[in-house]
Amino acid sequence: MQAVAERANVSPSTVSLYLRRPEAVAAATGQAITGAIDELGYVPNLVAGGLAAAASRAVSIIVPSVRNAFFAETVAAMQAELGKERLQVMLGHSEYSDREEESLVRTALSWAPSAIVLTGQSHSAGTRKILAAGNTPVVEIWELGGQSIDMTIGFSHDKVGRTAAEYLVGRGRRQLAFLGARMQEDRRANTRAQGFVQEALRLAGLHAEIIGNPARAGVELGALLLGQALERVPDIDGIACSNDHIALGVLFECQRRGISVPGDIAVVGFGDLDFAGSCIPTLTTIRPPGDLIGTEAARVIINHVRGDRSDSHCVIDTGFRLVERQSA
Amino acid sequence: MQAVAERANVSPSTVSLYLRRPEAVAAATGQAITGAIDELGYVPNLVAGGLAAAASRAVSIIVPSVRNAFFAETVAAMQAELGKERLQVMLGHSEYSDREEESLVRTALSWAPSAIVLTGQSHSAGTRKILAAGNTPVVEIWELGGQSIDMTIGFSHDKVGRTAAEYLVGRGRRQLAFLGARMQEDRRANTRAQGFVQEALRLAGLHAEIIGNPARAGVELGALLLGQALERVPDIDGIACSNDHIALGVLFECQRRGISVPGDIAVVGFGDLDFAGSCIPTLTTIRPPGDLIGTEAARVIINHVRGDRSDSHCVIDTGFRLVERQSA
DNA sequence: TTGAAAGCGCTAACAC
DNA sequence: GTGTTAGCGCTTTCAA
Repeated sequence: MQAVAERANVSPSTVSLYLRRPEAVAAATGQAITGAIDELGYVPNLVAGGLAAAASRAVSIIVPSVRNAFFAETVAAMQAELGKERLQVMLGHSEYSDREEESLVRTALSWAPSAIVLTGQSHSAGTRKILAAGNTPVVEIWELGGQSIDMTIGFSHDKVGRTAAEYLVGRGRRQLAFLGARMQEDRRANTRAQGFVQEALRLAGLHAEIIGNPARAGVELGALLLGQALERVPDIDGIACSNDHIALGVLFECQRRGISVPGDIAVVGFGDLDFAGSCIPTLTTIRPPGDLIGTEAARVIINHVRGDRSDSHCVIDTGFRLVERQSA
Repeated sequence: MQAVAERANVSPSTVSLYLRRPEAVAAATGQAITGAIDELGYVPNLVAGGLAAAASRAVSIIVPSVRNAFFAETVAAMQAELGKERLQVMLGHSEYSDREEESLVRTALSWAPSAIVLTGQSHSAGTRKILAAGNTPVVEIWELGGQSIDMTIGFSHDKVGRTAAEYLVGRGRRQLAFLGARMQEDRRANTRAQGFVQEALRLAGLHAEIIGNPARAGVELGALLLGQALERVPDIDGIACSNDHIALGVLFECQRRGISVPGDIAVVGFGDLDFAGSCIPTLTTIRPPGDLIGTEAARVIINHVRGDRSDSHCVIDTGFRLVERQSA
């Protein structure tokens, strides 16, 4: 920056000012600086900038895993938006562990990020404490209805479960089950299951079974869970799944066993993943707005970085959408 | 750090030393420092550390998109390994654009990262130039056989294509096609297609068709491409796909059209994605070692950070594996 | 509209 | 094994 300043016949602080607020510098001066930057191939050092400014242009995003298509979508959307503002995405994977999340938050804070993004609203006491101690803006995504730390963007998983129940009950289904994976760790899947059960009871006095498995959500698991469901609820006619992978496994297993979908059993998924529109039968599912969550999170962060604090403690309900197809 | 030092009755530089190389400090001194850190809730400032050390503990990873399950797997594996060494993952998405990649590399360099990870070996001249100008270690992943910048970890996509062709030809298939998406942008898919065509010709003098589409790889596209394949090669009996999503779409469309797999058409995928083992029929596919690529990349980076330069300019062939199942 | 000056919190020679 | 010292490359008052 010193070299650029000399070449442009200005002081380093003017170069710095120009880089951050070009409109505050005279047009001619700006031209000279731009020229010098190009000639020298100057690359600003954001680490030094972050130190001097006491806040780096980094945004720390902590998700359970980017292997999960939901979070991959959100992370990709956020990166695209934040990148436009030259904000760097720093990524961490909690692997559904509150302890790991706490450790990642601690590390994240070491980077003096412009914001920290966390998945869900359930965190360790330690996480809440260190976050409360500082004043880094926090955005919680993909969940709503719990105790917010700061800003919150997501939807109600309870409502998702209730919507699935309402839909199946409304189509005359009476023997219901909810199939899920990792229900201990994945609080959101658990909330969907509870909403499903409660709504089935409330609407029609039905008792819906929850059939869970600690394994990772996958197509294979869906097939396995269907088998268990058939044992526990022999005349089952309606199934909601904690995600589309499981639902796809159910569809395959039904095909293998000669069970008609939706004739014998109606199946509702969650996710609206890639294959949902083209599998056999096509999958009725609930679509969470993963990209919208990402762009909204980026928006409130960018506003905050610009000094606009109006989104502070906001709660944004992005909603979700039931996509009707053949399976239910 | 100053406060910690005072509380532990040592100098700040001893605290710094202890934090970076605990074994270089006397045990008793270390205890005192640990105690002071806990009492004060000290969180080191990695931005300041990065500035002073002229290299931050950040690793910049640039992939086409983390929405793609292949890269998600690699990114997740790398993050897990790098995290153990307190190295931060910074993420960027090139969206298969060399220009975007160049811009991301430029920004990455602003962070003085410990290493930069790029996907593939095809980059813009500008990218190569700015990377050559600095001395940040570069790891290219997911591709082999091209011109390396520095370290390279991946496998031969040409061989993947040849393996698929050899397998199909070996099973007596004679009317072949390769179905792919985004073949202009995705050089690696393109290389697989070329390898497929050349090997079919070399082994049995067969002319294999390449059927491409600029759309994003997806299940729906697979169904569409099968339709085109049937028009272009009416008596087609062997299909290789640029990834498993497309292969799944082919399986569904075959089922809809009453085409038997593998009876009428044998199908080979690429990816060994989640559903490959449980779809109907189960999918014969080629499994790229996404996680191994990630852990190996992390390993060479960690070695470099520790001062071990022995991996410099290494080329690691991770290979791949053909997984035989029902579809071929 | 521009510049001078004082750090930001740490690291890494080097001396002790 | 520990401390002294001199920055790392910027940002940000504040004054001109």
